Amino acid sequence: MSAGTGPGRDDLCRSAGAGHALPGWLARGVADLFPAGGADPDQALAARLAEAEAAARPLRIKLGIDPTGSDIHLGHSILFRKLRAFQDAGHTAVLIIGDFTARIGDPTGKSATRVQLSAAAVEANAETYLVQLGLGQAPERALLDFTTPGRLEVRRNSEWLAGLDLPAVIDLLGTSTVGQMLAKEDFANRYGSGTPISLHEFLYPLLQGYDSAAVRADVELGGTDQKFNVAMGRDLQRHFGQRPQFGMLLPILPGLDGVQKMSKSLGNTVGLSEDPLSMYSKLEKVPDAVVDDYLTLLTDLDLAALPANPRQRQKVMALEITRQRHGEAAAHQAQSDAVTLVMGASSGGAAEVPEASLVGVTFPAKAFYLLSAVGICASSSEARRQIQGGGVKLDGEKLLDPTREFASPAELDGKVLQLGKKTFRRLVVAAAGPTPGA
RNA sequence: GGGUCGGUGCCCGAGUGGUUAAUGGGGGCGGACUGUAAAUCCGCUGGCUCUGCCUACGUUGGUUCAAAUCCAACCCGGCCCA
Repeated sequence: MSAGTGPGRDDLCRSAGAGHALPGWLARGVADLFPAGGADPDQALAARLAEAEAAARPLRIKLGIDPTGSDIHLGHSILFRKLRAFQDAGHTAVLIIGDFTARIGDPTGKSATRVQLSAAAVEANAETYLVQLGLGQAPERALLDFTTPGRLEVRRNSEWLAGLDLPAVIDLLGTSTVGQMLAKEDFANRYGSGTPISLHEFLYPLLQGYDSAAVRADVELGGTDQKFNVAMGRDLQRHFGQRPQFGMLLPILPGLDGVQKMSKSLGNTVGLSEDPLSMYSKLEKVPDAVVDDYLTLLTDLDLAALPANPRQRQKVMALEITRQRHGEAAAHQAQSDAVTLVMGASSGGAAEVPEASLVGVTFPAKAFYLLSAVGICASSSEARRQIQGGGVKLDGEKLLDPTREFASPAELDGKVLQLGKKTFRRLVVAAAGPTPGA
């Protein structure tokens, strides 16, 4: 992760004292910042930064995440990158794990009420999130700074939400009106189209806002779809007699299709924990129109200094993002492997092809069964279709007979099975784990 | 709570007793093409080591030789009324 290497990151709020301009590390990729007033530290973030510097008090930067899934993808990471930038400038990141609110479900951007999760599922997700963010990992690959004292607070909002009593909840509900709630874009759409809205969903923005008051946030980060909720935080902080936070909204990253937002349910994501090859090869074919968005939001590169040729830009972008997660060597390896593999010379030096163990496969194995047993296809029926459709290759040779039988693992050991242009598995006889007998 | 309309495969949406994994569109996957992609054209799109067998049209029962299609109860949702 290179979020901390940009110029000017070491000195706290360098340019803030001079005027109202935000330093470059902070301004990059910001879609919306409010309030955006003049020189008043309550109205202008630059002024608040200057004030913080003068008082030698780090700002508290809140970012809430709902542990509703198990994978973090690049779309999420732009928020974490900004949070990291604040950390590197000396401020305190307050990462709120919405273990309580996750059980309600944020209505934002959903066309339907989200399923409520069990407490155990939420906790398990929270753990995997922290690991993906870098907890217990090598600092140079970590997305957040987990090690420098004072730079990170991880909180769970059940700490203060689980104990709210009914009078407190009624007080919260009293701060907002039905009209305000229905003004929120998502609620308005759903109400207008007759999609059900559960009453408890109205609580979500209020509780998220309450979080801001609970941690005394100076700034809250969020996607542009979070504007309503972040603004609610200001209202509630004021309600509790605190200085209202600033809202800093970052764009929603377009997914690999270049049109819809990056979202796991749309299947257009790149996961932070993906292997270098699939990460690189997915990124390298992102539509031209969004390459600059990726560069701006996911890297620190100077766009003006990059080659103008769109294909070159894609490659630079793909390489840089892969490098952030996997390091220089692995990224370059992925780049050359991508070329080699797509050209069909699959058995070359492609060390990064994911391996698939044949241990669980029963022999003799017919081709269509093999594909599903090894995890390339979701089902054996699908495998059968893919083979018949001409999309499957074994060691670069087209496999056309779905019932072709392989007598023993030895016949397949070391060979590369390929579906389409993107999916590869190197078949291996030995078990993958350190305890093959277990 | 009352009235009314509705719940179909990943999504939308046909079908309204009798070939049928169930028209069509979207999305997805694969093939051709290209600078990767997009656009375009073509194929596929329930599961199963599959020449056959299973499971499917909110749920559960029922009528029938036969139901996604008829009946009943129940569950869930929209709208109108309270």
